[in-house]
Amino acid sequence: MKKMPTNQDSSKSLSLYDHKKLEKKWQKKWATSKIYRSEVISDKKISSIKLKYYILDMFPYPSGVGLHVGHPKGYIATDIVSRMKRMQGFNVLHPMGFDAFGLPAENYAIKTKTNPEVSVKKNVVHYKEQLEILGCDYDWSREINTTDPKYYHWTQWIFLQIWKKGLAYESYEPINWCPSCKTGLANEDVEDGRCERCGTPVEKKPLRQWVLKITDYAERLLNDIDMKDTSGRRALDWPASIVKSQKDWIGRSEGSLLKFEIEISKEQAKSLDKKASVKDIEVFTTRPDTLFGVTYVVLAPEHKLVAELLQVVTNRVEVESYISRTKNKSEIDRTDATKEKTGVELKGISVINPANGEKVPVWIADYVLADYGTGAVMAVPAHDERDFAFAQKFGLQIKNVIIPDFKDYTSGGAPVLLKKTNKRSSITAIVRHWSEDKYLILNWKKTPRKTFITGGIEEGEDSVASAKREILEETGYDDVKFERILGESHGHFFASWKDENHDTHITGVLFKLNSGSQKKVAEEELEKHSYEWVDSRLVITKLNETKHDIRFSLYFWDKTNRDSAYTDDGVLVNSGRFDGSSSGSVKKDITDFVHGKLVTKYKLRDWVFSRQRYWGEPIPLVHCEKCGVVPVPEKDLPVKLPKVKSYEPTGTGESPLATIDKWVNTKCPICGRKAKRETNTMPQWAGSSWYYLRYMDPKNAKSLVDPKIEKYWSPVDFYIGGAEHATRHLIYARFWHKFLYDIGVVSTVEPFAKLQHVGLIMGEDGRKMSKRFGNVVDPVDVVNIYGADTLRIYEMFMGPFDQQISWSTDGMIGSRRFVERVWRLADKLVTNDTDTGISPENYAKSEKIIHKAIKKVSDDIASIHFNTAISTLMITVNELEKTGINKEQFESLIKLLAPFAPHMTEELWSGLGNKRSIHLESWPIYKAELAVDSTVTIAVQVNGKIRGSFEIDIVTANIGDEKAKKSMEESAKNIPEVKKWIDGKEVKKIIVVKCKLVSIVI
RNA sequence: GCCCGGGUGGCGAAAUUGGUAGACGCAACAGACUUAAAAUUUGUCGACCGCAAGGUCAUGUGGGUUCGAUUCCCACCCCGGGCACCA
Repeated sequence: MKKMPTNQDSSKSLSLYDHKKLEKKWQKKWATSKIYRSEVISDKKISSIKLKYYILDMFPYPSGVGLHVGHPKGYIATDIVSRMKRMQGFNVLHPMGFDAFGLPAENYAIKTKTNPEVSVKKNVVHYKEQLEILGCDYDWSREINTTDPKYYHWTQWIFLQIWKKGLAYESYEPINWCPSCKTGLANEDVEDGRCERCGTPVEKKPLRQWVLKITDYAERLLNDIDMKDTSGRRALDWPASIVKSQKDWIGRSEGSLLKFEIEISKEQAKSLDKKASVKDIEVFTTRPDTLFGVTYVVLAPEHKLVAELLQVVTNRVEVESYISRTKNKSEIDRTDATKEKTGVELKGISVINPANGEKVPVWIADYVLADYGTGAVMAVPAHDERDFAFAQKFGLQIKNVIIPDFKDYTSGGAPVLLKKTNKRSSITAIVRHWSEDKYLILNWKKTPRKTFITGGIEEGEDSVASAKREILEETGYDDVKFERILGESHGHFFASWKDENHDTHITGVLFKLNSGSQKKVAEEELEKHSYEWVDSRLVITKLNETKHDIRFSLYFWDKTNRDSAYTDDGVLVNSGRFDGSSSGSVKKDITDFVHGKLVTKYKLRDWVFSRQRYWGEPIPLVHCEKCGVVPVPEKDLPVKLPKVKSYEPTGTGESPLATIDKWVNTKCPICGRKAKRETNTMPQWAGSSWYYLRYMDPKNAKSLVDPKIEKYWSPVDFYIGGAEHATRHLIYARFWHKFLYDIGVVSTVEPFAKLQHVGLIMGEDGRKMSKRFGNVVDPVDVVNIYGADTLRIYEMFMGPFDQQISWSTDGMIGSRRFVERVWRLADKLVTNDTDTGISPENYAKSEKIIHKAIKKVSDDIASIHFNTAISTLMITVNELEKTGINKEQFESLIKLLAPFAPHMTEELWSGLGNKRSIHLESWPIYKAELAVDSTVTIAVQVNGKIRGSFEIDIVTANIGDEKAKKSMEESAKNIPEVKKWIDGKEVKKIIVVKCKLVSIVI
C-alpha cells in the first residue's frame, strides 16, 4: 500500500475526529443494546407487526486468506439500504452467516494438516472480526453456518424430500471428472472444459452418481424469470444480464424429431448375410424448414447406433480408427468451436431424406454432441455454419433451399399501398476494377440514390447475359469476366423512380473487368445516372449515404467477400410443394409432412449432485442388500459427518468416507439387515441453495422454517452479490425453492424479488486483487488509518455500484476530508448556539438545500446510486458551510448521512443531547415545495450554439402557453450577447422549450 | 464467431422522454495562514487561438437525422463481460 501515511503521521493530521476511539465505542454499545435485532414473529404478534424488509448478502466462504477491501463493497451497500429502511419504519431482516462446506476448505485442511472443522471455525472468527470493524448492522443472533449439523440436518432433509418425489436418481453415465480434485463435477462447475476450482482440464468418466432432475423444472425456471405481477410489471427486478445468462444456460429450443431411413447398398447387402436391425436414424433439428436442403446426416462418435452400423459399413477399420482418435482428444479440444472439423464417412450405407426421397451419405463427426438432441443431426450446409464448414472441407454438396426475403418500403420514402405492384426478375451486378480494389457504383440522378449495377432481366436472357448487357449500357465497360453467382434473394420495395412497388426476384452476379476497355455510353443513360469507382472499404458507407438500404445489395456485397451459409429466415425454394412458403411458418407443416414430432429441448442438464470428497453433507441414504436404496428416517437426521484420519480424496471414485467401516456399516431402517451408508457427499452448492430461509427462523429444531414465519418474511426483498453466481447458485437456489414450494414448505414461487450485482474492486494496478500480484489491500489496515466510516463512504463514492473499478488510496482522502467537514460543521453549530447565527434569508436558503438533499439522497439510495447520493451530501455540506445551519437542519443532515457513516453520525447525534440511537430515528421527509428551486436559468441558442442565458421564475417558465413563450422570446432577444448575433439578420424561427431554453434560428 | 455492457479532462466520474457537457471528488498549480512543514483555507484547472473581450474545436472514429446529438440511426475501431460446435 504505497502512499498510505503511517499511523504516527495520520494521528497528527487526522486528529480532529478520533475514529479509533469512537468507532469501537459505538460498536460495543450497539452490540450490548441489540438495536439491530429484527422483531421476532410469534403467533400473537403476527397481525400487528409492521411491514418487513428482508435484505440479504450472498454469504461469504471463509477461506484462510481473509477478506480484502473488495469483499465488503456489497456488505456496505446492503448495510446502507437496511439502515435507511429501518429508519423508514420497516422491520428489517439483515442477517449474515457462513458457507463453509466444499473443496476450498477441504484443500486448505489437507494443506495445513488440520481438521477442516477446526480451520473453518478459525476462519469464521477471522472473517467476523473483519466484518465487525465495518460497523454493519447484522443481526448476529441469526448467524448460520452450513457445516453446523443443526443446519445441515435440514439440507439433508430437503434432499430426502427430493428423493422421495423421485427427483434424485442414481446414474452411471459418464460425467465430468476433475483428475486433480478427484471428484465428479456438475456441468455448472466446468468452465471452458476446465474445473472451475483448479483449472485442470476435465475428463469424461463413467461413475455412479446421484443426480437431481433439475431439468424437470427447466420450463418453470425459464418462464418465471419473466413472471409479471398483478399490475403487469416484471415480478423479478433482476439485472438484464443475469436474466439473459440464466435463459442461455437453460437454453430452451423448439424443434422437430425426424427419421431418416437407412439403406444398405446392394453389393454390401449381398455380401452380408445378416441385415442391420436398425431401420432409421432419428435427428433433432430446429430448422425442419431446411429439410429439402439436407445433403448428409451426421452421427456423434458415441452414438448408440454406431456399433451396429459398423457391422455393415465397408470401411470399418477407418471408422474405428477415427472414433478412437476422438476418444483420445481432451474435452477442450473436442468442444473448441474454432478448430477445423474432422469426420469420416460410413461407406456402404446411406439414408433417405423423408421429404424428397433423396439418398444422402452418413458421416461420423465429433462436431456433433452425443448428449444433446438425439446425438445425430441432418446437415444442411447451405443454411448452417458448421455444416457449411464441414461440407466445404470434405467436398460435400451444398444445396440452397432458403433465399432471403428483404422488405423495405421506406427507401423511396412514399406510401405504397395504393400503387401497383410490378413482379419481375432482375439482377444486381457487382463489378470489380481491373487493377484496384474498387467497385462500380451508380449515382442515380432523378431520385438520388446509389446502387450497384442493376436492371431487369429481359425475355430469353439468363442472369449473366442480362448483367453483362446492363454493365455495357450503363457504364460502357465491355471487357468483363464472369466470376460467380452470388446468390438469389427476394426484394419487396417501393421504387419511387418508377412510382411502383417492386416484387422482384434478384440474382446477384459478381464480375471482374479484364481491362478498362470501354464503349461510349448513350446520352439517355448518362442523363439517368453517372458511375463511380468506390474503394471496397467504403462501399457500405457509400450505399448507406443516400439511404440506399435495400438490404439485398448488402447481402450480395457480403457474399463477395465471404462465402458462408445463409442462416436467417427467408422463402423456401427447391422444396417441392413448399416453395414460396416462409421459413418461419412452414416448420410444423414440413414436420407433419414427414411424420416427425415437434419437441422442446434444453441445454440445461440434470444436476450431478454427488462428490467423492470428505468435506460435505453426507447424503442420507443407505444401500440395503435386500431393500435397495433406503432413506435414513427423518428422526435419525442429521447423518453426521464422521471424524476421519485422512481427508485425502481417494481418486477411485469413492469418497474417503468409504474407508470408515464403523460409519459405513449400518442396519437397514426397513428390514434391519446389514446395509451400507451412501459415502458420496453433497456439492458445495447444497447448503447455499436454501440458507436464506433458515435466517428467518434459525433455531427451529422441528422444521427448517416455521410456515407462519416464512410467510411473513418471504420473499427476500433485495439480494446483493457477485455476478459470477448467475448460472450456479442462483439457478440451484431457484430450483430448490420451487421444489419447496411444490411440497408446501415455502409460500412464494421465487426466492429473490430484487437482485443487484456488485462490481469488483480491482487492485491499484488494475489487476484482480490477489496475493499473487501483491496488490491486496486489507480492510483492517484501511479502517485503522482512516476509519470505517471513511472506507464505507469511499467504496460507495468510487463509481457506479455495479461497475468494476480500481482501488485508489489517494482517492479515499477525499472521503476522509468529507467526514471531517461534517464533524467541524457540528463545532460551528455548537459555538453559534446563542442566536448569533443564521439570518432569515440564509435560513430559507439552507431549508431549500436540505430538502433538496433529502429528496435526492432518498431516491438515490433506493435506486442503488450511492455515488451520486454521496456527491449530493458533499454539495449540501459545502453549501451549508456558507449559509449556516441550525440544529434541526443539522439533525436532518446527519440522519441522511447515518446509513453511510453510522459511527460519526451516532456520536454527533448523542452530542446533540439525544439518548436514543440515531439509527432508530425516523428518516427525514422532504417538503415538495422546498425541494425545488424558485428560479431556473434558460439557455439561449442561436443556430444551435449557446450564446447566453437568462433567469426566470419557475412558475412562468413552466406555463408554456403562447404568451409565456412570447415573453421568453423577448427576454432572449434582449440579452446583449444574443443581440450581437441576431442584429441585422432575419430570424427564421424561434423554438421555446419550457423550463429549458430558447433557440433562435437565423 | 455470437450476444450483452462500455468508450466523456491528467485520474475516478456526473449529466440521456434530444436542450448550457465535465456536477462531486482526486491530483496539479498559485495565494493566505505558519519560523517551517502538515493540516486548513481562497482561487485556477478540457484543448487551441487571443493582451483582452471573445472565438473555434471537443463526449472512441466516420457518416446521417435535427434549430440543437454524450443521448437517436448506420458503419467501423477499441476495452470489459457472458456464451461458445446445443443443430
